[in-house]
Amino acid sequence: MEIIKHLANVPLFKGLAQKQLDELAMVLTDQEFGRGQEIFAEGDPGVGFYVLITGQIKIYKLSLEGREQILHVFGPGEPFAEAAVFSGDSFPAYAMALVKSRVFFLPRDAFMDLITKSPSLAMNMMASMSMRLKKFAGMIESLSLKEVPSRLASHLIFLSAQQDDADQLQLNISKAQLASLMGTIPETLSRIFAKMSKNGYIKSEGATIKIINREGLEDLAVGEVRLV
Amino acid sequence: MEIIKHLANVPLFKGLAQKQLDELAMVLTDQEFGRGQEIFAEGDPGVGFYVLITGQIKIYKLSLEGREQILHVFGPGEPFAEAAVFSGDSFPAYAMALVKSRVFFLPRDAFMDLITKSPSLAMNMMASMSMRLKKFAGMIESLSLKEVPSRLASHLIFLSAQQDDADQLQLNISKAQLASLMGTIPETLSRIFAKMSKNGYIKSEGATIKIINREGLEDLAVGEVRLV
DNA sequence: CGCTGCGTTGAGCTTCTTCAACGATCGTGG
DNA sequence: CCACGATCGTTGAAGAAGCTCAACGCAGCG
Repeated sequence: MEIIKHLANVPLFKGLAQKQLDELAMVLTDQEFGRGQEIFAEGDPGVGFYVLITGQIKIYKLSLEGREQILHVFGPGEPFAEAAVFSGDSFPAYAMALVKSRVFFLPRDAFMDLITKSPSLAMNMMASMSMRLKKFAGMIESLSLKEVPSRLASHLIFLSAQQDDADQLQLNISKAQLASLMGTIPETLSRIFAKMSKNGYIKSEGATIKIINREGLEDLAVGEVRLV
Repeated sequence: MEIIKHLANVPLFKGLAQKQLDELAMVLTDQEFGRGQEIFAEGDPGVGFYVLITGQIKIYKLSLEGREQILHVFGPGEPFAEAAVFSGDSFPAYAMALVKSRVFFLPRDAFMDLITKSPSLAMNMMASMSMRLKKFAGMIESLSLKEVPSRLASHLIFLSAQQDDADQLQLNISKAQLASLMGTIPETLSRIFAKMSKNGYIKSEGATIKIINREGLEDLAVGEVRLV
């Protein structure tokens, strides 16, 4: 069955028995969202969580004035909004598909049931939440203690480590979205890209960034150097 | 045994059998830290986690220039640095005792062992981590989308909800620490307290804050109003 | 009694945002 | 196939928020 195959590719479910995957497949809802479509809103009751199968989604907060702060951008295989399952609360943020996306929705009760029976699932879940916590801690640190150029430099280095071609990387989201992820606005981000290029740190061609001076970028990232 | 009694008071361990508490008591290390003493540093190997028994500790990040961002302030009964246990990583932040504190250190392996055997412990842990995630998401939102007066107003309202006397609250940490928790510096915090007092929102007498205009404070918190 | 840590206040400056305008790109419909 | 609009990215000028540096009062404690 096709659904099982997708479930088996989700790291969170690694180590589950076939029977348990079957159980999941029985209770999940297969959903599709178009680009820009909202998956849930902040305050919606968290009666379950999601696994992204294909596409790309963002989790974000909104201010009164409509400014957005992205918390996560998720790709295929990643679960999202799991925390709401355990806290029993409503979703603490918004979720929207950045491109056409397919997601599985797993209702809370069935999942809670399964997790008490499967220690490996519980361990996977805790490992996943630990990673999130660590990532959030890093974001808080960045937002509070570092300036935008430093945050951007860190992110570029992070991206380059993720991707194969060491010194040439692809932004996987639009620059406007990247600005929101960095905790700033497109104008500011654009100016910083311009400065980084002018100073020979990078070469920016649309969504492709070439790293010219990696050491310099690393110095920027830790805050040892300031962008002039 | 005195240690068991303390363990039983920790919400995380609620639902554990006596035998399991005994096991924990066998493997934990009872430690004491004086005011200002470091419990662990960022990058230290996370070979276990802690439960705070008495006292008060902070978890924080440091910038190169020495500025500090507090992530948590914990009181008795709260576990900390659990995430390191599951991610298997080193600690992603610093921990320091704000006052003389007693903590239990629980080594990783023993705890991992116990958690696979006890679904209720796993559920408690996941609930706890969910709360942390939600709190962090709120902090990120605040830091990125709100100004300091708004953050402070939120915090004051939060504190007043925690404490008994509705319109008079006690700051449980120093103002310098509060500044670090709000993601700012003491000077800025001080000016904002002064403005809030001048505008009749609060009356500030050392660590005691009287809320004069709660509605106004709530408007500040959501960002509907700006502090002049 | 002096010292140290904490909080406050002032002045100047940096960073970032806001507001505005404009160019480029892309998809769509005529 | 072209024209159009919408979205996205860029750039400029001005303003606001918060930080740095410096000085000082005050309280607590040795």
